[in-house]
Amino acid sequence: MGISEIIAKWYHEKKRDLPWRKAETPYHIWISEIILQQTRVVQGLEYYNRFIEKYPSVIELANAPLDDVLKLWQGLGYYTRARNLHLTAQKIAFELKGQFPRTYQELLKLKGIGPYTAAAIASIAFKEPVALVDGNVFRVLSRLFCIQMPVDTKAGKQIFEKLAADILDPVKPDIHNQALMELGALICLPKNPACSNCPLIRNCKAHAEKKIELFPVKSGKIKQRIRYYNYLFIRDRDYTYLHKRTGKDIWNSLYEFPLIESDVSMKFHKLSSSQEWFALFGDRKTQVDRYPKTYKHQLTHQILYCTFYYIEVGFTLDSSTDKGLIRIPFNHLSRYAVPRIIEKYIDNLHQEGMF
DNA sequence: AAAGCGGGGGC
DNA sequence: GCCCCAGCTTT
Repeated sequence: MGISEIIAKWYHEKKRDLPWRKAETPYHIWISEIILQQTRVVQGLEYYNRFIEKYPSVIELANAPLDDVLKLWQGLGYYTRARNLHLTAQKIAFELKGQFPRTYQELLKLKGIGPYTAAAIASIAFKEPVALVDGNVFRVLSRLFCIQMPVDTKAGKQIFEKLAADILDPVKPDIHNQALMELGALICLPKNPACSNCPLIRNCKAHAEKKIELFPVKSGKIKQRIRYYNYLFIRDRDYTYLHKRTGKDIWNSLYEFPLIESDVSMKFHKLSSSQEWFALFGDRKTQVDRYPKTYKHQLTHQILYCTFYYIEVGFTLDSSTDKGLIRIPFNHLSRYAVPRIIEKYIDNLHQEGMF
């Protein structure tokens, strides 16, 4: 038996029961693939269920306000995915009359759909014989054939794409592709792989040479950036203020409390004498009646030290629209999509009975 | 070709 | 603490 036959047989016996494997409409496949980009299945599962329930087809998604889509996405990370999902839904619903593009090349033109996702949708939903390459496939193939080329380089990706195409079963590309990924997810794990349960143990070069832990090869390390975020939870009776993030920084399109950022850790007296503080409050009286709470928030490329100040004011911030601030009652807070760290602070306030 | 983009879980 | 997860977009 060839590799493709072996993994197909294994897949039919051992595959997980996942919701997107039931209804194979391109819409369902698409939603699942976007959610699962750089995201573990267990983490994306409930998001997928909620998404399909609220937006059963591309029409409902296209007609939804972007802020609602982002709210549903809250906590999942990589929020560009949600914005592109919405954008592409509108393109399909309104420009393509609800017709999903049916080929790899056409899918690739859509926002948020790159080589992996185009191959996944084309092969799974339309049975087009294209091989997909994701993190699982990198790992399985690098071990199977002892590929020394780093997976995180241009040249490396090309090697793996060619290899994946070579072993593809063109008759059942959907089964083949999913079987290869499932093998990576369940057996050929990054650490402590379950080689004794692997159907390809006789085919695996790395296993034969006892070099499993040496693959896949990666070239680079990423460096971290440290930032200090001073968040101002402003309490004006039952109201507070939010700000919508824009630009190319993290959390684009999400909401947060008014923020004063600095490169170094900032003491309160420094903060309250800063220009940003003055721009918000002027010389008016503020009462900071809570010791600030500081959380460390770890992102892939950044470490954020977020300090939250609870500030009571006896006035309404004027020209707040000019500063990009929106004034909202407390009980509307849950309507806004916010970063996890903001959500955690709000939860904390609830637990302390602050509302 | 490299950097930037979240958050969580396993070890 | 480090690594990785059904990657894509921008520079």
